[in-house]
Amino acid sequence: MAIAALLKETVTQSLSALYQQPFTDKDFQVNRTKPEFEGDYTIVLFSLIKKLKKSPEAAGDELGGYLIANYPQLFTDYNIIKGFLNLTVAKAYWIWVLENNHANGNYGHQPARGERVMVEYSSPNTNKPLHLGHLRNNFLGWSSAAILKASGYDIIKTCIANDRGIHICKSMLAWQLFANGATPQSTGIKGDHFVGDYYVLFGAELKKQVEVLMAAGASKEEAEKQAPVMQQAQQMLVDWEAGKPEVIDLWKKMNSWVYAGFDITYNRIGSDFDKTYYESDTYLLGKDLVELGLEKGVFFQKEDSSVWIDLTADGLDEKIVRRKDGTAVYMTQDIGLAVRKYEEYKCTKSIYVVGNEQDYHFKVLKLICQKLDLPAADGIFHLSYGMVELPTGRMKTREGTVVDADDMIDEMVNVARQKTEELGKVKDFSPEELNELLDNIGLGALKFFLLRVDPKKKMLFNPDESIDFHGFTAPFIQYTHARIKSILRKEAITAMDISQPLLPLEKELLVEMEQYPVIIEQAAAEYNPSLIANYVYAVAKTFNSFYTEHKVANAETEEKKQLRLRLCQMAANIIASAMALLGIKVPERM
RNA sequence: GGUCUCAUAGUUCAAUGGAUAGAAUAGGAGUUUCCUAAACUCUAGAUCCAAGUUCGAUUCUUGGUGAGACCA
Repeated sequence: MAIAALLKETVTQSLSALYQQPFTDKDFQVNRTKPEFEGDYTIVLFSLIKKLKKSPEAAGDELGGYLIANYPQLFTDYNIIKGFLNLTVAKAYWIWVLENNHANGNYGHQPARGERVMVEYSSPNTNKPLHLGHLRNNFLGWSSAAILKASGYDIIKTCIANDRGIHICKSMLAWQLFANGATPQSTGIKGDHFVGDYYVLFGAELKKQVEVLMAAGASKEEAEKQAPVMQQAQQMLVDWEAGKPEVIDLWKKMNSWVYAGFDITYNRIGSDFDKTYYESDTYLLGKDLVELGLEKGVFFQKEDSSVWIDLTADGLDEKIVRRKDGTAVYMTQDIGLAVRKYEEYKCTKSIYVVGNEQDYHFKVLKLICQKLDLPAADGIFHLSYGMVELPTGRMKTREGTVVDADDMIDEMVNVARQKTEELGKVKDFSPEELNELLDNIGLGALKFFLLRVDPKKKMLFNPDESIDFHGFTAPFIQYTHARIKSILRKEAITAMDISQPLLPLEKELLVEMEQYPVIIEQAAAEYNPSLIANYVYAVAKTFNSFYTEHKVANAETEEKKQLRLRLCQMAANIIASAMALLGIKVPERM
């Protein structure tokens, strides 16, 4: 157990024993001691003093005295400043952590819990290529799944392909009208981009036709409805639903181009799925649930025979679940899919990685499922993340401000190439080794950039400033790893004298590293990879200070050398492990 | 119009109600006969406004201002 958890436990027990009344770990706070004070961990006493009716000094003195008397192997000293009890953790404990974990590449990982969690992420539309916002989604979903796995859960990663609907018909129609039989093969354009280009062409053609109609006196709304291409697209959707063979064939052909394109991108960024659902298979699900809801009296029917649920008592609105023409709405599909997922995988939790523009949708989805008393209901969790915005605001297809995912990745790798060549440290790499390194650096920088921010918050990307490779970035951490590995290649780890004292930076690094299991738990509980990013950066930064201050290979004594080699090895393992949780590889050299 | 988010150094991000609000970057000053300077050290710089709760508020409550999203 990590010291932070151990502290909560021992302090709770000690308080109960001292004062003969029950305490929980909610009754006090445990923090790292600020560097300007003596000690390692701090108990904040203010919240206890009401319950104990003692001054902070008196309570702290009693608790501190009790802890060092009863847990001498853990605590060796304490001091009280104002309401803060600063505890010094026994050196033997730190050495024990180091000796037992320096070579453990899975330090911090929890044993299996026997509980299964589904993570749905990525979920692209098959009418256009991925953009920067999708990358945030993919990285966040993949990383959350990895963190949950490290925390002991079984993980099922799923993706739903939004492969049908009017938007798909738009690109299909435009291809029929303008392509003259061109294909990704004939043009050499990546399939998802190829199809996306026709989606854009549809928009351009629609705009033309709308302008003509408006010049003839129609309102914008009317014009958009009446425009021939729009009517043709609508008809195509009707034909698709009727299963008209030539429409289905075209749909299959164009979707296969898109999937081929997506596969290349997914492969490059490391997104993978245990199961892909297709909206074309699932869009009719949930219809029987409407009947169930009516039977249970959860839904009600209006005069025009449309079906609704009244959520006004829950502070929300009335929400339609079936149109008057009997067709389903997104909500109904999603309820149906939630049921199917639960039947297939029996996950206790189902996490939907979807942007915060759908907060309302998921609030309603979960609530309806709960009212229908579906077994999947309580496990529904919307991992809501903020948009990636440009300095000019949101990315908009129409204004051509969308940052394309493939372009972005290529650019990052190019910057990595340029910087690596400037530094000239890996001239002996083979072309394959070099390309792998550049991919790891460029993609790593991009992933870290998108993951280091709290997922809930919107974030800003400025295309005019390339993403940094210095400071709070992946290349900084990767570089730290490479430097450590360089030492470890040269020096062997042998027996260590455990009685030696720890110098301040050695201690600081070790205290920092010891926390890793707590950080994984917190990141898993909050579905928040940015906690891992912030943590691994702190470890790398502390290591660099240590590295500058102290020699390892040429340490003052053999004992110091062995201690520091262990610190190096543990740091390398934690950096590699934490970065892996973010989907980022760390090189041996760079 | 209704609902929901957000507001912290010039800029991009941190801070379970706790000690002097942390980083990065940009700015200023330094460090390389010694394990990789994509590094390190020092320096300057911020909680939108106004009330309230509290021993203590960036954090909680209310009102205001500003930005965004969703629902029609």
